[in-house]
Amino acid sequence: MGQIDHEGVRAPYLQLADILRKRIADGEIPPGRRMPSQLELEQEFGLARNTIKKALKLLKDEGLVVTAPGRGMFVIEPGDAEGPAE
Amino acid sequence: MGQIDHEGVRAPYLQLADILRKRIADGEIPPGRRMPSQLELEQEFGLARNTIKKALKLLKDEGLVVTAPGRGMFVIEPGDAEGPAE
DNA sequence: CACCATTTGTTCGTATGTATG
DNA sequence: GCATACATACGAACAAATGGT
Repeated sequence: MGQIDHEGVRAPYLQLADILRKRIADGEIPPGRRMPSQLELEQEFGLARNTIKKALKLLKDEGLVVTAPGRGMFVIEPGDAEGPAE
Repeated sequence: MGQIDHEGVRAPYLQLADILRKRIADGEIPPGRRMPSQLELEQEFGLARNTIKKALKLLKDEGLVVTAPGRGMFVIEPGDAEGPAE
């Protein structure tokens, strides 16, 4: 759905970050679970890859998710120390 | 370091172009070598991407460097027609 | 091992809107 | 109005890692 308001004062990449944060908080994307790929998010929200990545970088910087190149992006598990080797 | 004087008469993008021209002339960035990315320049000089690109466009127009989208910007090699190839 | 599809990462190019002097 | 500067958005190409066949 087009939950992104391109005309709003809040930048689309911030709106997307809000939406994803909420999905994680609501448990729609459980800990340890893979997030939708950037391509899927691009299609779902009608945003450019670059904009998607900008939003995802926020979540990553916040420590909400971790990225695994070639595999995807995963919601961190509470109680899971980071740097578990692999 | 903040070698850019925002208060000076000379526009920041012109100052940056000067600095980069000098680095190339001094051999700090040898021919065929990749230049710092726009992001790195942005961080180093504290300027916006647009301003960086404005300075880089000058160098490109002067034929000092060539750009390879997705790869970077390269100092031209004297005696090399065009294209850093690889 | 080679090949390929998927996915994230990085980088450059272009354009628009806003703000300032 | 113009030049400058910044933030944002979209487009495109290349790179590297992963996993399946």
